[in-house]
Amino acid sequence: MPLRVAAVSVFNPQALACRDCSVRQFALLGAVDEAALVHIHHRIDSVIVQPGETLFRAGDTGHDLITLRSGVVRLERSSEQGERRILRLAGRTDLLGLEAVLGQTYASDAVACTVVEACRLPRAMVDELCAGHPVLTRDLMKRWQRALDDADEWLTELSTGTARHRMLRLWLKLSEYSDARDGGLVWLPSRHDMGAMLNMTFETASRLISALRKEGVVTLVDSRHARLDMDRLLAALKEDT
Amino acid sequence: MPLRVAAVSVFNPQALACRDCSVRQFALLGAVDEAALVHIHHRIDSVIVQPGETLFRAGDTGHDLITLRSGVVRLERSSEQGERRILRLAGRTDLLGLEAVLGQTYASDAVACTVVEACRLPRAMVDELCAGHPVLTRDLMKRWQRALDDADEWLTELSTGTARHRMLRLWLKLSEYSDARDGGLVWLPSRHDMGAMLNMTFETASRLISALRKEGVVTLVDSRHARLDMDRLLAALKEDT
DNA sequence: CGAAAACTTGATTAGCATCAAACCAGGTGG
DNA sequence: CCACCTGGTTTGATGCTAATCAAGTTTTCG
Repeated sequence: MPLRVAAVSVFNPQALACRDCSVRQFALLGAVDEAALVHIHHRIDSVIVQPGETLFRAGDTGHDLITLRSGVVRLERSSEQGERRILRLAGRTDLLGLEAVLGQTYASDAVACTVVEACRLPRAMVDELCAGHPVLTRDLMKRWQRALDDADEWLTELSTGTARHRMLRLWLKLSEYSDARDGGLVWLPSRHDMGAMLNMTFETASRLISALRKEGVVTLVDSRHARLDMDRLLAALKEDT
Repeated sequence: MPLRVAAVSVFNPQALACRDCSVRQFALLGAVDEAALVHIHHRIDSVIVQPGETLFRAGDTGHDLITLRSGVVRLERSSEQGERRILRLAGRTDLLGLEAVLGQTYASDAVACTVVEACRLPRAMVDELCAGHPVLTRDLMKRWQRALDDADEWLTELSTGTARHRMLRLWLKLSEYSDARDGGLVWLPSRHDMGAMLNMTFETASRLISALRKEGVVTLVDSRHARLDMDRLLAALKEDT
């Protein structure tokens, strides 16, 4: 269950929280002026989600869109037989559950990989705002296109080539989602998750990680964080053709 | 180079062609009323594209969107090293090059697999129409979402499992693109193309096709057409778990 | 008709899955 | 506090799948 943060005090209402939001200029509501924010802030729900918890589930009616303020989320699908496949990751400033705008059900599960700070934007609100703000409609389209580009990139970059090559490119991707706040550390997925992202068994993932540690490309900091040596990573990617 | 069809005569102008278009109610302009059609038909360019010819190329400025009236198109990307990967297929009523609406360059190559009948809709025209027809904006969003769903499906269905399983699921996909006009025949891709779709070598693709022929799942009709035995295909898919 | 391209098939090998066993970390309860 | 259990991880041994290398055959097209 997603947790709601403690109610904000009258001295620090959500309106201020929205206005001063660290990701607003990059997020959906960046297109909306401050005046309009006053009318909508109370409909926005700020949430914190723990690793492993679900933001939404495939097939559920999409009641709201989600803006990520921090953390990493994975979008995944599992087949009837229990086969799980991670489609792609999402991070800071990304908008999830676009299909909700169309009144459709969510197309995949969205699960927190790290602690995630997010905002739930009711579908109806986004709809109303779109009517008054054509920029917002356009922004939504751009986000759809970005999601599509992302999907295509995961297909070409993380689903082709040898296991080692895919693993190296995964680390390149993971580095994009690293949060400056934890000193350049990168989220270290479980071997199982790596397998689900790269279409390999967790044993193979484990072996490859061991190799990369020996080569000094990655250093495990704790069970869910690693440090990357970008120079060595890029060198390894290069000589792998 | 895409070919333009001979100019329509005064007795059979594009306006009629648009109004009576076999795919209009499923296509983008289905959302537009006949009155509006009169004003825009002359800006629409009907084209016929031969197999192997390109509708647009990745990186080109997107000047128009493409509605497919018949035939099969593949969307593909090739890396600098010449590695080619087919992302997905498109068929009748599909709209290609959505990114043009956003003034972006095309994200992939679009190449005709069969003879293709298509209409080029200028980006500017679609833009103008969107302003007057909110339905159209919404339809565009739905199409973006459909493309995304498709991308995700290709990732989960055609990029995971054994080579044989992927091949079987490809035939299921191909059957969706079969045109009733050629008697239930299905487009038979080259072994190279199959490899680029399923992430395998053309030799492996060839071997698998040979096996499926022996099993009576597919029958080659000519070099580019095959007949499918759906019952056997579904049976094969089932026992493959 | 001849050359080039596409396709088929065989032999061998590399890469990864599978099966199996140990290892380690974190959490629970005695 | 320690013994224990559980789930994630590492590592090894073995086998299978599909890549690679290599002919040979068929089709296409000028």
